[in-house]
Amino acid sequence: MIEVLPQFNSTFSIDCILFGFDEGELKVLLIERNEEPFKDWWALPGNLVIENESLDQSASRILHELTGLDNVYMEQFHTFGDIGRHPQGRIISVAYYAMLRLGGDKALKPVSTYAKQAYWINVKELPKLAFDHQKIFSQGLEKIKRRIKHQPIAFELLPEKFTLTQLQNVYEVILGKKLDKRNFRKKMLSFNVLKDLNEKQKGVSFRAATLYRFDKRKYGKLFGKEITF
Amino acid sequence: MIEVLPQFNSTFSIDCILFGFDEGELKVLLIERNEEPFKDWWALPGNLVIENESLDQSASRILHELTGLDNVYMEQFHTFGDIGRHPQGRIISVAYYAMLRLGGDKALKPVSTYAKQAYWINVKELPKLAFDHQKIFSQGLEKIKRRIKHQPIAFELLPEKFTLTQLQNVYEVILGKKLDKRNFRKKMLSFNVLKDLNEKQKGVSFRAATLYRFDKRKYGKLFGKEITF
DNA sequence: ATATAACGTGTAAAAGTTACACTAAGTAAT
DNA sequence: ATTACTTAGTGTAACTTTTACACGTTATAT
Repeated sequence: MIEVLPQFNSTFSIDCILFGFDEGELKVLLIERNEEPFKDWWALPGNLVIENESLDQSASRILHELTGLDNVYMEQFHTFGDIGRHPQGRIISVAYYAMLRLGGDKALKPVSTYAKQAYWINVKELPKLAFDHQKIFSQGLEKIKRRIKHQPIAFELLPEKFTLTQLQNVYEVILGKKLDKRNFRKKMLSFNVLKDLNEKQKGVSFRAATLYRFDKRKYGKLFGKEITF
Repeated sequence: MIEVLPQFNSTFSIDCILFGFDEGELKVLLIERNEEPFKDWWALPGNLVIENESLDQSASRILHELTGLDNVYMEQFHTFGDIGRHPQGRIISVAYYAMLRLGGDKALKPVSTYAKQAYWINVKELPKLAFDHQKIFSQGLEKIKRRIKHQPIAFELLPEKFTLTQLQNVYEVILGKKLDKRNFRKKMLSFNVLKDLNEKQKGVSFRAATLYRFDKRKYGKLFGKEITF
């Protein structure tokens, strides 16, 4: 709410935590900076907001520039505006996280027109990050830990067709604890949001598991309920 | 994360939803605008962020200017940055909610140096609001509905000493449903975060209830647990 | 003394959560 | 073809939590 128009202008930016799930590990896309400040440091991808785009559009653009993907699940989670957070001036940053499907047929490789390098890094092996990105990352991770219990965001990390074991792995790696297989399946199936595809995994060693698909139509029931594992 | 410094500057503002609980009702502090745009409309209190203050400081300042209070429970909950949200230009607004103790001895009256008028308004009788404040308010209310189940924010709306019935009223009015008295007490006491003061209400008609105080030391146990009513 | 209105308490049924271990099925190697 | 291996897939009983439900007690006001 504004009484008088601008006395003070600030620059604002978007920072994104792009989560991916690959080979049983939770990964995050980091870039290696090519410019001062923090040249050669790892950082979360981000950019300035352009005049005629909304915050959400800006976040989607950043993601698209890095990965070529559209229509990815993204959520704004916090805005960081401490005075000293950027050495070159007052920059306020709106932070988003996104959940990407790395798995499936083609492994997703970031396109680094954007920075020197961009890599998928295991969240357990996180390097030091530029600016206050460490704090941003921690808060984002806490958010998805919490949100995965209420909303079906785990599916966003998996290919369209997935097995119950894969789904359980996503929960385990995000929540940071082992879950009981029988209890997990019982509970997950009880929500009636998984469609059994009557189809088996292909090309795996050993016994193939049944494939499921997340059924968006039935999702309403689940929304907002606490899921306990 | 910034590659090149500012191509585009915007104005940042803070909007605050100040919640209060009074006479069994959930109230919100609204101001009547004194200037264009939206002159004479109701709006959430807010202001521009000043150059050398953080977002949190700015929110506290707005609250202080309106109410004279400090050290109030405030949380940032979302940032609104759609292109057309302000008729006079690109203004991005970081939204906070706060929980105030209206009750107790002295009723809290807003000081309106700030705008034409400022009033505590029952959230059930909300007028039309300026800008996108309707949307901001709805999202804020949803947030506290959710957060009251996880965190002891209900206490923030009550005087330091309160009765279980008052506490139940806060839950009921925020969640929008009646709760069972026995179950509520059983559950609330089971958390061991309420200290029985061995003291009774004074100056009430009819039987006086026992007063309790929220025990911050024991609060850790409660944090993050789902509370179901 | 009496009427009033809110206070404060317990239990049993139902639902949900937890802990726990083996057989089935498909692959790979010999 | 047999065997060894690895993951898939399944049920039950104990325990915990949640829900539904009603009445005697106590302080105040008249």
